[in-house]
Amino acid sequence: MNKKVIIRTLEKIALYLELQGENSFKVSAFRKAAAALETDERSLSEIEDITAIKGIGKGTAAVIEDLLQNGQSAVLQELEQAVPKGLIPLMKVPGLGGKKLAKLYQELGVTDVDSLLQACEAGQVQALAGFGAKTEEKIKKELMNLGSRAERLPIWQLESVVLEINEVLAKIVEVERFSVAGSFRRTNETSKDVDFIVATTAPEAVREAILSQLVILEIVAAGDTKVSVVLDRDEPVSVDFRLVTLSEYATALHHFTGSKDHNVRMRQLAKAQGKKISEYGVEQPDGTMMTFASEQDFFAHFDLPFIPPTVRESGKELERLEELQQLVQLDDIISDLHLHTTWSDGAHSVAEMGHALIEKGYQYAVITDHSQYLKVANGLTPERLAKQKVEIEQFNAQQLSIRLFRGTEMDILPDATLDFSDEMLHELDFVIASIHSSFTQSQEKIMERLYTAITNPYVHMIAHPTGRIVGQRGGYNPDIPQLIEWAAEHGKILELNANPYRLDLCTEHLQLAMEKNVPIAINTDAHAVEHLRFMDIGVQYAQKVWLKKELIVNTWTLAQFEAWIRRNK
DNA sequence: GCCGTTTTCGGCCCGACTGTTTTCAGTCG
Repeated sequence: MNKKVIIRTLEKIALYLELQGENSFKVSAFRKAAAALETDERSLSEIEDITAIKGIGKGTAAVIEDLLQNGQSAVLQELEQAVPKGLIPLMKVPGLGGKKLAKLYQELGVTDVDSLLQACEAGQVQALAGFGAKTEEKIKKELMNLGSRAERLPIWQLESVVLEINEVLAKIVEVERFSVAGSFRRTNETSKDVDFIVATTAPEAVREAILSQLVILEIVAAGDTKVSVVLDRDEPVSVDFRLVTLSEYATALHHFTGSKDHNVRMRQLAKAQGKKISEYGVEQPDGTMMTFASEQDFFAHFDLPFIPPTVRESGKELERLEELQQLVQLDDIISDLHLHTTWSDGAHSVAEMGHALIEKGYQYAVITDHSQYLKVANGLTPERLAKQKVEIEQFNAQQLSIRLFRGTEMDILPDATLDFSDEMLHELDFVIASIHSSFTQSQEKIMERLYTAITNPYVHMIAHPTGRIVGQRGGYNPDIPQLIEWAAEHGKILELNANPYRLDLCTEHLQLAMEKNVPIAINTDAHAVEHLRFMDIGVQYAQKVWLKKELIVNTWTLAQFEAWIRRNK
């Protein structure tokens, strides 16, 4: 029995119970049990006494036992009998929750979208106690929209939204401080909406400025403390602004950064000390409200170190405090190993890229333009690669604060051969191999290509190993556990491509790589100097799996890196 | 349904908002 099946089953039971209008604490008990199982690192067979896990008691353990014994859950089957499947998608309709749906089902026989729409049109909904004309109208409107709007937007789409709003807010004089919050601040791959916390003493002026300066499709709410809009972009984006005073700023930022589970943990901690956390501050046992100058101070009030947003997830992070010091920070990064210039499809010259890297404070980097196969990207022939050598050497001779290495991002060809000969590769300091073509080949063929690359003695790293685009395309579906095995065996680096389009390897795969001690390079794959900013996203993404600093190649000293790339020469 | 270094019963994170009410339930983040 797969652990994930058990987790999924517990979550399904919670959903069905909710649809029956069950006691919300009972519902969340099943969700908590699922979450407890998920955050427990051990596999099923390693867990001796399942009820010893906090959050799993008699009832949920019985469900798990049932699943282990019979491969299915009688509890879930019963619920599936009792509750129509068609009600599940209705949980997504804004304004409808378990209680209301239970009532609609029991009193009007609503079982799916169509029957709910009919009930609305017949005016039956507004006749129910607790419902009214406005509710009925709203449900009707939302049912029409159902499915037309993307549920979650990928980080790369939201990044440009956040940058744009940052610019707008920075120019409003009444704004004292502001920051993005929510799951975007936690560097999640996708988010449902974007949250901003804004400190001001003039909420009306800020509200008006925001409403007039953004391109808005719909104003959802515009009060004194909350402005909620939908931006008019290719994909409509929901944005919430929370307007608070400067003294409330730190706790509001913490509150709206979440995650929900992290907040729950923090509040439990506060409660045990007789205190109460809200977005407005921390209420002390004597009833006075305490506020903080920064999130740092807020955590310190509870004797906690600063917990970065990226790891504020399950609440378990509060039990890993000693590991926080080992968490990689942007300052630890002193190199970028995957960069493009005008020699192939980049926007800036070697010198321009070099100066931008110096500006970043890096000590070394590798110029890795595309190889000849990639004609659309103006890939380099051996002749042009030789010419580029001169330019890189010139730069190094003039700029002593950084060392640029000569590299390539070489294509792994569809026939499982490499784009450059071994003699060519031997010439270079650093060789990246990657796949840019024939994504639809069988997994067997894809793995054959990757095997050729990873067993080549001159290849140092595999870039964006899956070829995925976040929220858009799955990539070429390699067997990643196998690839990680090979990387460990042949001493190769795997990439965490920091470009928000890619974030490849993903967190799940990074976790596997870390367990096998495979070195990871966080690279921006910059095609222009502005893209160097993606290092920030890459580092934060790595934090999400608590990726060990010593495994991250770009934290190695120049001497360490040089020794490593030359070890086979 | 789960839990207990004040508890085996009575809580379970907190507050805003909305629409329904006439003091509050349900939903949401």
